[in-house]
Parts: sequence; C-alpha cells; structure tokens
Amino acid sequence: MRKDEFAIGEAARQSGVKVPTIRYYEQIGLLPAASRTEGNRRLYDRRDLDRLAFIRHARELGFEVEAIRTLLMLQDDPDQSCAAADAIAKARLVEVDKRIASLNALRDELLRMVKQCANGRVGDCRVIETLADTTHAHGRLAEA
Amino acid sequence: MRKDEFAIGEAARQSGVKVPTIRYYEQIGLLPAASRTEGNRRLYDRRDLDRLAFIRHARELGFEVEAIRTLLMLQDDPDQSCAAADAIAKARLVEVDKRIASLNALRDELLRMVKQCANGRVGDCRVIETLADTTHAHGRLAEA
DNA sequence: GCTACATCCTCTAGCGACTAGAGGAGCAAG
DNA sequence: CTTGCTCCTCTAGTCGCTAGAGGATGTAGC
Repeated sequence: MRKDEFAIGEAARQSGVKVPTIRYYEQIGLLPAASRTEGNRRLYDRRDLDRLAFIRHARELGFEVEAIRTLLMLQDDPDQSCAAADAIAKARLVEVDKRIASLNALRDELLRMVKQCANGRVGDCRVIETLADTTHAHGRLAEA
Repeated sequence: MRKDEFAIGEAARQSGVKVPTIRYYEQIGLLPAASRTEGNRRLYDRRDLDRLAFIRHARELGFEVEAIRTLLMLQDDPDQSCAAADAIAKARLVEVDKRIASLNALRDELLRMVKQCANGRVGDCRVIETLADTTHAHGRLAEA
C-alpha cells in the first residue's frame, strides 16, 4: 500500500464516515467501487476521501442520498450550470424552515404540558389530559 | 353494527389515523385487539376512538411508540403518580430543543450557500464548494 | 516460523413507524 | 345479481444505515 492509498479503516477515520457506511455507499453506487489489494481489501485515494467528506457534509445538512447523487454528478462536471445545485439547496432550505416552524409549535405545546403538571396523580395530570384532548384538527405527523 | 360501534374505516376518519396504521397499532399491541363482527371485521367503540386520538396526538408531538405505550398505561391507572408522564414529556422537550438548535445551525449554513450562489458554472458554485470544503469537524448527522 | 490480535471480507437480517400491493371475502345499493 | 366499496390477511418495501455471523488477511512481537 503506497502512502497515498488508504485502507477502509483509515478512510473512515479521515472522512468521519464509518466503515460499514462506506461499504454501504459503494453498494448503492454513491461511491465508485474502490480498487482492491491482492488480498481483496479496498483501497482509497485522496479523491475518494474528498468525495466521502463531501457526502458526509451533505448528509449533515440533511440532504437525501438521491440529492447527493445529483450534487456529486454536478461536481464531476464543473462546466455545467449551477442552477440544479442551487435548486436542491433551496428546496432543502424550505424543508428546514418548515421543520423549524413545526418544531417550535411542538415546543410550545410541550412547554405548556410540562409547566402545568403539578406532579400529582395521573388523573389530574395535564400531560395525559392534553394528549387525551380530542378537540384537535387532524394535522400532519411530526418526524424526529 | 350498533350506532356506538364503528368499522375500521369510520374509526380512521374520526381519529385521523389511517386504516393500515390502526391495524399496525393493533399488531404491535398499542391498541387492544378489536372485537369482530360475524364477518370478521373489526369493531371499534368510543373508548377505542379516544385511545386512537390520544396516540395520534402523541405521535404528532413526536413521542416514540414505546413512550406512548407507557403514557397509555399511565392513563389507564389514574391513581398512579404523574411523575413518569412528566419525565417523558420533559425528555421530549429536551430533544425538541436540541433539534431546533441543530436545525437553526443547518439553516444558517444553507442560507449562506444559497445566497452566495451566483447561478453560474458549477466550477464556481458556492453550494458545491461549501459541501466539498474539508475543513469541518466531524459532527453528528442530522435527521430529517 | 508461530502466535496473537486487529482489520478486513461477504452476506443476511434488523431498526422505527409505517406504507404499498396482492389476492380474496363481505356487504349495501340499485 | 351485479357493481363497487370496504374489509380481511399476508408479504415485502421504504430510508439510511447498523449489527452480527463466519471467515480471510495482515502485522507485530517472540
């Protein structure tokens, strides 16, 4: 193994993506199949590490794998228009804004529940009572 | 079918929980197994509808099924102390607060990316560039 | 060379909370 | 009596990993 080549464990350490996750990314085609040593071990180079860091950062920002696939294709072709990348990022921003708004509403309701709980019997508990309250509109379920 | 009994479709309409989801809740024991008609169809009464509404509201607030299982047990025994319910709600509040903070950070970064995008070539695109930037600490991945 | 031990390989199955679809039976209205 | 809706069970799929079995390879010390 040359000094500009890395085993999967080393690639994991440097990129911050776990070993099984790297293999998973290869399997779903997000990473090109790595070259192999004689003993069938995967070998990664700088470019691979960069790609892994790109993916990790994009995942941290909550982009879905399919979006990342597109972003990677765009990155590989630097003369293309940036509009597609921009659209993906903007869509993600809209999602995040919605999510924040919805979580703020949840937070308010949880705060109200918790504040009013006198820590007495369940029969008088505001937490349980609030949940049992049937006067709610049918809203969308919250993720996470 | 008496007028205080409902078929699963009607229960779904009234509770806001979808038909397959009701069956799923029965399967995992969140809902007691419904009684059946001669023709093997599920029958629900008011109490079941209340329980379904309770579950739906709790899910909307992001409580996990296991937490809801506990909350339902508490509800069924109104002389117990409310402390457990309070603890569950407080834990959820902490999660939501963390989530909001993390999403606000994401939002900032996405905003920066999108604002600086001049909609030119990918080679100059801030969106792609930011993602490719390897000078990041290894943080936790964001859900949703 | 030999022995530990770490690291790697592939493969399958599991997570949470549903959702989708196949293939069939029941039921109410015209 | 037929049309069309609702219902039944069962299995498999979703997303993005994660865990574990069972075995091969590589490396460091003796």
